[in-house]
Amino acid sequence: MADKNKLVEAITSMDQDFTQWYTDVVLKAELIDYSAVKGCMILRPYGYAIWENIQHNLDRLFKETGHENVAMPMFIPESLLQKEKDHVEGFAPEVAWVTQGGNETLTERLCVRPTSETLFCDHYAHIVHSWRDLPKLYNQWVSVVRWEKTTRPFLRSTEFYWQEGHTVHATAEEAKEETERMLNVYADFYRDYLAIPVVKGQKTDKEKFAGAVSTYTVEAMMHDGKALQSATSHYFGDGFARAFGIQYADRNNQLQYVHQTSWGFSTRSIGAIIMVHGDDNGLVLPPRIAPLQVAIIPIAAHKPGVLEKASAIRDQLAKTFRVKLDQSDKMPGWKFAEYEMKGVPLRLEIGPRDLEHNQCVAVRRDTGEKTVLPLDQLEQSLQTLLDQIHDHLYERALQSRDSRTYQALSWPELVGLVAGKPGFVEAMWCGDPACEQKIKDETGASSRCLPFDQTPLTDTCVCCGKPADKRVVWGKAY
RNA sequence: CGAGGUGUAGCGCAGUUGGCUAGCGCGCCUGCUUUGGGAGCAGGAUGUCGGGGGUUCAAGUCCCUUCACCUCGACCA
Repeated sequence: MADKNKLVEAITSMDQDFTQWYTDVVLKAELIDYSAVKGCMILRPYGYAIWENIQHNLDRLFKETGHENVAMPMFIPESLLQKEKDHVEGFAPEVAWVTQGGNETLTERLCVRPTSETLFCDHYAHIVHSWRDLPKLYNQWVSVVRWEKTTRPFLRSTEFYWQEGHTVHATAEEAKEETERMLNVYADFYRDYLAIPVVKGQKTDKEKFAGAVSTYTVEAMMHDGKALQSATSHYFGDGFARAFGIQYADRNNQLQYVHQTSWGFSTRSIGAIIMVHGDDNGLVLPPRIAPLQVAIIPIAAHKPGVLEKASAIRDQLAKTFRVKLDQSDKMPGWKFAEYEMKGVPLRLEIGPRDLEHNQCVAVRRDTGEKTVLPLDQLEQSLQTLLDQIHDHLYERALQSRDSRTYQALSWPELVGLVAGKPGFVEAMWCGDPACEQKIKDETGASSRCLPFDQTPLTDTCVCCGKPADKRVVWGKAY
């Protein structure tokens, strides 16, 4: 066991086989188990705890921006799903249907929600009558079902957990502001809680949400250079309002259609955490959402005073941190490796030598760095360390992304970059969907977004050579 | 959904041209000794050989079928 880089022999090395590494990590860290239902995953306590921490913090941010939680049914009558043409065309191929209730065949089949725009719209049509009723800023935390052909834990499963916000506004301007506000909430959350840098931008028409006027996205780069669409915020204009008849009387008693948004953030974000921060020893969790922030490992626990001191420290720290004292009879080395695999940000070692000096040893998961900490003011020391870990994870991810973000000024350059170097490639685009499709077909890279920074690189399309004013981030995506 | 691959104990695997009571390592349980990077000794338990059907005197092994997972494509949070 002298090889420090191979402590967890059960995990495949990232560079050897990234997808196998990913599967090993989600299983060995006990985030999920596979279930009896094809494509569905069981979120185990440790994995669900990550989601709970994400939920708590995001939910608070939603409420701070004026949103209320509701719960919609999980079934959508077919007639309701059919009301908005683009929407149904987009989702129909991946919808699960209920055709029977008990022993009775249903007169109208029910779709298991793949997303809930139609239910919210139907409800809004009932409750919105006057300008005084607006805006309505609703959100729900639920699971949805999409009959995916290829599934992977967290990244794409048949059923997945998410939140979906659905809002109605009096004016297009208000709805656009909401769309942008929530995109920023997502981007800030990725930075401040998950330590993941994202590119904010707009989706092309080809990539936008079915039924949306415009879709905004935050795109993150994984360790293997591939892109992950990490959350989206959609502006609907009044398209759904017209399809569902959501109207209100304005101040002049004129009937107006509402303007709408929706925005979603899913358990896919956990896949991003794994693939951005993880290493060959397993998970590396950002401290602010880690189910365990500090794992205390007693050394020579049978020696007088060790367990007592460790317990006292545990009780003291539990007031401030998510902390666990591992009193099992495993060897210390085994515990070190175990909590590393599970991505616990800090490990505290407390042994006989520490007792003598009123200290403990803190070890960072992200760097492996050991620090001897006096037990006085331990909370402050640990808080500082956790913040440093967060900042370091973010900086490391940012540098990793920026160092693999390239610019292509010509077609050969684009083809060469996408083929040779995993990562993002920025290039100019004329706006013709044919060029977008050709790039996808011939390089495998899809348009991730039109980043908000639209500073031109050149003035011609990287594909067709015609005048172009759109700067696009291209990349292979999950 | 197309191409390829893998399913044998909790995990990783072996199992010969079909042949007797299906093995190994790790893990697990008990006891003692250990404890600052995955401990040692002794004893012990654990299998619908992924499921279903077939061929055969005989199937983990051959055939059909089905399910799951992995890889690469096409489609999507």
